[in-house]
Amino acid sequence: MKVSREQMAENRRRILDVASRLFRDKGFDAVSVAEVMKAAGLTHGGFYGHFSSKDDLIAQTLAHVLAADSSGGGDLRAYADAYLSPRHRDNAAGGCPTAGLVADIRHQTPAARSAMTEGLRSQIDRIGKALPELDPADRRRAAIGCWAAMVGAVILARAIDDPALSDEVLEQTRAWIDTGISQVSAR
Amino acid sequence: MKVSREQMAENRRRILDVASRLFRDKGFDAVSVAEVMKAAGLTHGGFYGHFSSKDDLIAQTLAHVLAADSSGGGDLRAYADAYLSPRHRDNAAGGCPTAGLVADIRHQTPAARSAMTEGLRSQIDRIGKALPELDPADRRRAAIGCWAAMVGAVILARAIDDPALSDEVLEQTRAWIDTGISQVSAR
DNA sequence: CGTTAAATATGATACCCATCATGTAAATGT
DNA sequence: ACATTTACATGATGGGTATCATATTTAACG
Repeated sequence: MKVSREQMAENRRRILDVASRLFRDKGFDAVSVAEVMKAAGLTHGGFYGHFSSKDDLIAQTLAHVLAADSSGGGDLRAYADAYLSPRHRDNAAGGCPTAGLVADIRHQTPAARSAMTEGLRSQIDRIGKALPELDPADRRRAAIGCWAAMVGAVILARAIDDPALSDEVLEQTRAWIDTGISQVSAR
Repeated sequence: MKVSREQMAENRRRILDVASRLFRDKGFDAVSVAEVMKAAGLTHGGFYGHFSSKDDLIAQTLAHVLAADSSGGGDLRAYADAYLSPRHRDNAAGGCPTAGLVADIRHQTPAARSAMTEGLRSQIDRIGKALPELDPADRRRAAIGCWAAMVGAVILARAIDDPALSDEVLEQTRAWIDTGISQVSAR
């Protein structure tokens, strides 16, 4: 049955939201089109009215979720604390899309890679802006280094099945970043 | 046709080697059992004589490739240079199994997670041993922080479709690690 | 209000893949 | 040498999934 314009727009938004959670939780491959539609409260049939293919859904979901993510702009230490928390590690579905999805991007279409690239570009810029006390070269280096360590640590922590080691990876990475920033600032 | 004991052992080794390359290159899901067997010069039929399932192959491949990997033991700076090189970024199939496969581990069986955890444990220890000038607490922190940043940077660099930004992520992470280690050492 | 167009539902279709069943030939042990 | 075992090949089978075809309902527009 046909629905109103706004209803359709809302359906589309819900599909993207739901897809973003499912993809972060289970990975692109493990989520079927029908599963996404069902989670959005629809059936699989309407899917191709919204998207031209599953690859298209993936690319649009990435653009959607990365555009919505504006985290990391304020206090870098507080951001790193939350990012490197067990809570974030255990909440992939609702957590950072980069941590959940970057590694898979290399097997996706050019459109998906492009969306991720733009997301990373602005995230690095945002982190840089959170380090105003550094001169530009140090700032850029610290932003990229911190971000690589944060993303890497969450990915590692999620892979490790020993809770103690997993917690330690998060905690030590947080400490490592902390000393790294402090020392460059104090130089 | 039956083959000799040694021939069978060699076949098994070849399957694991080939699977490890294919998995690193394309991801676990994108590689079929038949594809692995074909790449090993066999047909799909013999597969279940060697492994009880594809999940079993994945777990055994991880144990195989992580046990074989003893990199990072010597000079940490040289190791980071090679690790964070465009060459390594562009050679996922032959590169570090952690960088290529960790992120997928969280969707795999307990056996696979366990194999990866042990691999990470010894890798962190190896990197720690490459930092003898630090006291134990600093050493542990630096080993984990460096490793998270290295793995994270390669994963990010492989996702980014802009060569300039991708190179920059590698290069700046290298510099960030470098200053991090130097400053802790000089303290 | 009636006509039309569009959004979604229901129901194929076709393909890929993990796994299994059976055949075959060669290695192993006596 | 012979019997037996066994590693691998060939050829199903079954389930899952992306995508398409058609039907249905109702919003949109005159």
